[in-house]
Amino acid sequence: MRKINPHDFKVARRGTSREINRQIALNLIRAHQPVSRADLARLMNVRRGVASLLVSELLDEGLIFEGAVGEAVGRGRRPTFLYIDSRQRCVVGVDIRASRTYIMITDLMGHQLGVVSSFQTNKDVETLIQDLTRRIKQVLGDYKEVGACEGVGVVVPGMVDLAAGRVLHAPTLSWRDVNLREPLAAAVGIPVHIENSGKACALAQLWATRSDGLTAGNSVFVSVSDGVGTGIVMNGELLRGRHNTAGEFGHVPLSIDGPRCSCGATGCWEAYVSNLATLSRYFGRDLSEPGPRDIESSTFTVEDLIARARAGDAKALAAINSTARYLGLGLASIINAIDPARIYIGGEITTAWSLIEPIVRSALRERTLTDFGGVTEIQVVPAEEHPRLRGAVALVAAPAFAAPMVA
Amino acid sequence: MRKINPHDFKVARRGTSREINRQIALNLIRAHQPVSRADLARLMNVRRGVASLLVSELLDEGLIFEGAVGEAVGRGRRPTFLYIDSRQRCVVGVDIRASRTYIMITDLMGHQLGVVSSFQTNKDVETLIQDLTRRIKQVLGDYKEVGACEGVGVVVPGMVDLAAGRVLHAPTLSWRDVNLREPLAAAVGIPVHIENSGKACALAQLWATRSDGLTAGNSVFVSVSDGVGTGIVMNGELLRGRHNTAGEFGHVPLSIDGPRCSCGATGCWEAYVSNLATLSRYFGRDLSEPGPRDIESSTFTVEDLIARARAGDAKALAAINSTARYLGLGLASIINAIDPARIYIGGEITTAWSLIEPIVRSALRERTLTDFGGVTEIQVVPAEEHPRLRGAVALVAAPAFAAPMVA
DNA sequence: AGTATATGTTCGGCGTTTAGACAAATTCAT
DNA sequence: ATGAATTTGTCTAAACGCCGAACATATACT
Repeated sequence: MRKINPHDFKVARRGTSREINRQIALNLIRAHQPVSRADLARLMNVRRGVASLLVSELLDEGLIFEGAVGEAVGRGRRPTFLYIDSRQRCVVGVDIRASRTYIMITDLMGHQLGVVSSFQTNKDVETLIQDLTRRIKQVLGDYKEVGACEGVGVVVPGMVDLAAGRVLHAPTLSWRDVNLREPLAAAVGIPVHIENSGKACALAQLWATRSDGLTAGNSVFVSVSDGVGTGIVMNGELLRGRHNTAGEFGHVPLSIDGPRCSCGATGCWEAYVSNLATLSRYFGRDLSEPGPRDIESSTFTVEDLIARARAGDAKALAAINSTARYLGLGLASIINAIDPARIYIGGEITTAWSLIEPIVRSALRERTLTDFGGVTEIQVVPAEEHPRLRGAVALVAAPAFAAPMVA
Repeated sequence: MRKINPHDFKVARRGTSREINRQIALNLIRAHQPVSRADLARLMNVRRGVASLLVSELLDEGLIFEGAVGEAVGRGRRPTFLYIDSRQRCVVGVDIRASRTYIMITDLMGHQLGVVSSFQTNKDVETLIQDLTRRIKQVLGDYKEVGACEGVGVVVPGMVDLAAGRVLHAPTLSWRDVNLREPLAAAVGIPVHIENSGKACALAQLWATRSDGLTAGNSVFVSVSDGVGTGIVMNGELLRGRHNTAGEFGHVPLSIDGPRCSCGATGCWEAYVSNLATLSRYFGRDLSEPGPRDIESSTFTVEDLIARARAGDAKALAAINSTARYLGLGLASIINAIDPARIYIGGEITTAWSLIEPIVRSALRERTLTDFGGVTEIQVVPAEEHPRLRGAVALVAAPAFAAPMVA
């Protein structure tokens, strides 16, 4: 039950119905391909004639193509199968992180076309844009056969002003109000979309073809890494808020008297469960404070810690378990506040999921208000799936499939 | 950018465009009345002919009526003004609270028609339904001239299963899985809608005619009373979540090691800012614990406390200021998580708003991540506006104006 | 009284869904 | 092999609703 905004609405024009049905057909092909015109008509509950017309429009625009004639199940004429035309178009995804920047090239469906390449992030924006431009052009040159590039999606660990295409604040990069989209778009000559990485990850899961709309349409993505990023999807739409800064659950407190967080406040969830927090717990001191740091603690990663825990290091296990507990307590807040159908969780710590899940679950049950809150589906997204890069790609690929703005 | 759910969509039929434009016209009349057909055509950016047809359809259905001929601004034929027809239909709103239950009767626009009546809440559901039925019938008898009753809206301080019309859990009423909608509807012979009070309050603000769609469409309602209830509106739609339990920010912790909360967990925001928490702070002991309680502390209310604070009682002021600080810290979490354009806040403590606002603001700035987060608009909703009852009414009146489900 | 301007209605045009018929293609039964 | 049954995809006429323009009505200014 949505309210029509009397100051910003869209009246239905002569072509609106068609536009709606066109997008539905496109999405159904995307979700069910291979699919015939007759299948489509059945799925949409319209006459085959209508489906046929919609299909020929999509064919004309090159969004879909007719594949081989399929095998008939029973008797009767064999259907001609339709597919999303992801050939001859590609998308480049870019994931800018504090230490390294990653690049991936995919087709329009988000299927990875080559290997993920990466290079060290230069925090000077102009240099980074130069580096990026060179790399993107190189990748596009390497994969000439996949056709024209539809756009470049860039995700950053910080807040983004979508309208202006600027990064408002990215603490780990020491960026404040950085103009990123325009210069990069000008340099590569391709449209550029930028977005916060947590939001993009949530978007990628929403648009993943394997996702069922019901759960993915009401979900939260939690990424636990150097910081904690979250993206919220409700009613099939990404929650942006007034300034596109919604979803910062990482800075909701567990204890306002808790440890200092990178954001300046104290006791944020992030200050309990970030990789640095987990390592600090293991080394028994606050690694975020400036001060002497031995060689081990400066190169030692959470993955190393997990390896030690699996090898039987009790102290390592205790540090991880502690993080698991705080993870569960924070997830409980998300569940109480948002009540998602599913939570996606990514980050290094999830490689230890089999170890920590029982602890996360029990902490979660401890603080969720309802019984069904306690059993909220949690799905680990492994790093190999490159959730952030997929998010970057989704920024470019998803709009073509989105529902038209209506009413 | 919404994703079309491939398992639950609505194709555009021949009449869909009409339906969309009809609702837009209805909403524009609601928002701009008195308004002429020609005004409507200009607002919608369609030909007068189309507007005229939409209007005659709405006239036929009795949703609007033609008022007196208006005065022309310049020269030319004078317009005939159109109005939402809120005559001959009424709505009853019911607010069930732990101590008392309130009833109000309004027209379809939510304009109060008579005084708010109330009676003591009997926590036995069957008795309460009997009481309610008698009272509702009495009120409808008293206001016969306002015509047939379109429906009864009921708000309860607890979680509601919308599909089943049951109250899943209402702690202050000691209700668990109580069947409320069906029996009440059967008893009064009128459709009944039930909802959580926080959600309903948010809905009422969204649909308030004076609200501008942009801010009210991205807002959070926070009600601070015996408990803390919140309702979230995003993109002009109430956030329900998977089980209609979204929005329980009252049980997001400030400190997991904090005081025990009524929900069983510890350190919930509610445990810091509820009326009981504020009073406990004043009396210097935990009033929620069973034990000896002197006469004063059992009848003393937050309003009394505020009166003392205004009269110069330093201890009272300190207790209120403390609550103000915690209030701000919790609101900061909401802002970080949701980034609403506006926060509505109701409850007894807001009668001291002039005293506490600076403290709330400073606490809020302390924990909000962005500068614009710190200046998020906060609007006090005074008790005299009966936000919960308005919410109850909105449950019945709003659906007629909602955007049609499309795509 | 005549002209200019605004409101509200009417009518043909056109695009889109709707319903149904038809040709083409394929399998199964005879 | 042949015909019936079935499925796919196309095509046509009808209904519906937006689009554009013309027209009647009503009012004010000159």
